[in-house]
Amino acid sequence: MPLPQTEIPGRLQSHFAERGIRMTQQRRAILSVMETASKHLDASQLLRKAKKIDPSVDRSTVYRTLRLLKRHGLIDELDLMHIHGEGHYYERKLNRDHIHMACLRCGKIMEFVSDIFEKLKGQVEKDCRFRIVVSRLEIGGYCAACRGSK
Amino acid sequence: MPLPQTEIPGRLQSHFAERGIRMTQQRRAILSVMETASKHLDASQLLRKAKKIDPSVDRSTVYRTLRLLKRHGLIDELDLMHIHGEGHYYERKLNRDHIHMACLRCGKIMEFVSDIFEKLKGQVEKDCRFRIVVSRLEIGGYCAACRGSK
DNA sequence: ATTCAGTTGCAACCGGGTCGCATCTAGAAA
DNA sequence: TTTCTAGATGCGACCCGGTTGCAACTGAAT
Repeated sequence: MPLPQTEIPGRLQSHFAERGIRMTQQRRAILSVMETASKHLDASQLLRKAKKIDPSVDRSTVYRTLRLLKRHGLIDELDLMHIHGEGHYYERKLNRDHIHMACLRCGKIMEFVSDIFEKLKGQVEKDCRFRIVVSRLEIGGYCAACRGSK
Repeated sequence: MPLPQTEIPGRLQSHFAERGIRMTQQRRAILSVMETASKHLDASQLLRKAKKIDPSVDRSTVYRTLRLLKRHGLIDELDLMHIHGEGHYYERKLNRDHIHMACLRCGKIMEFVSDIFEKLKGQVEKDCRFRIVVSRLEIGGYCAACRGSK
């Protein structure tokens, strides 16, 4: 069960610099949280963590920065099958797309990288003549541990 | 570019009967809209159409019925890449899962059935020992028509 | 040091979705 | 056919994720 490798820390900041996007105190705080986060933060968690670095960070700035990151394709937006409410989760876009699996019983989130997924995207691009920018495969079901006791 | 075949009309109602779920005036209206809809309705569109059949249908009943249908695995919930706002879209679960592609330029939604997708799900079930209940693959990008002019 | 386009905090707002409760009704039982 | 009640409904208030208008502020180019 291969896992996606992480990027070099600080990469998001340098992306901003390369693209001439202004770097502010607040953005620095938010980006550093995104970069050091283990996984899958929602907006309110991100706000809480960013406030610890720079207490002036506001809710709206978090949302505005997330929108910016999304527009630049630097993060992915996830639903995680709405296991914990209606909101969204965010993670840095990694080198390789991965599938998210959410256990409907224990709530665990798993990730999976697959060559078949890459092949599938290739098929869509070719057969549908569709230029893929972003893709999201989320699966809900029962993990190995919960399958037995279900 | 194969398309998923539709089910027999009236199927949702019979599902309800089979499972001993109470059939009401309002549910009948909502289900018949779901069944005859061409595609991808959001809650407010569904409400508007259902009100034409039974004007007494309320917003909350629509949401409650959608929740019921979801719980019974009779409909799929989609984001369609949030091209038109933050809400969700619904469609009857068909015989075969299909991929949704949303063009980021013209907003068109396309569907695609693929054996590779089935193979990918098989791989997840086997390699991750994960029992899949529901899966959702959404792709954002540029359709054939918009690719050139982009 | 000056300048100003771009960014921020704030507070109000929006819209999808939920909930509590009094009332109503489908359909099983008699 | 009538009775009965668990379950469904309409209504209005509510919650919460996300957006926006605006005046004040600031990064970085000059």
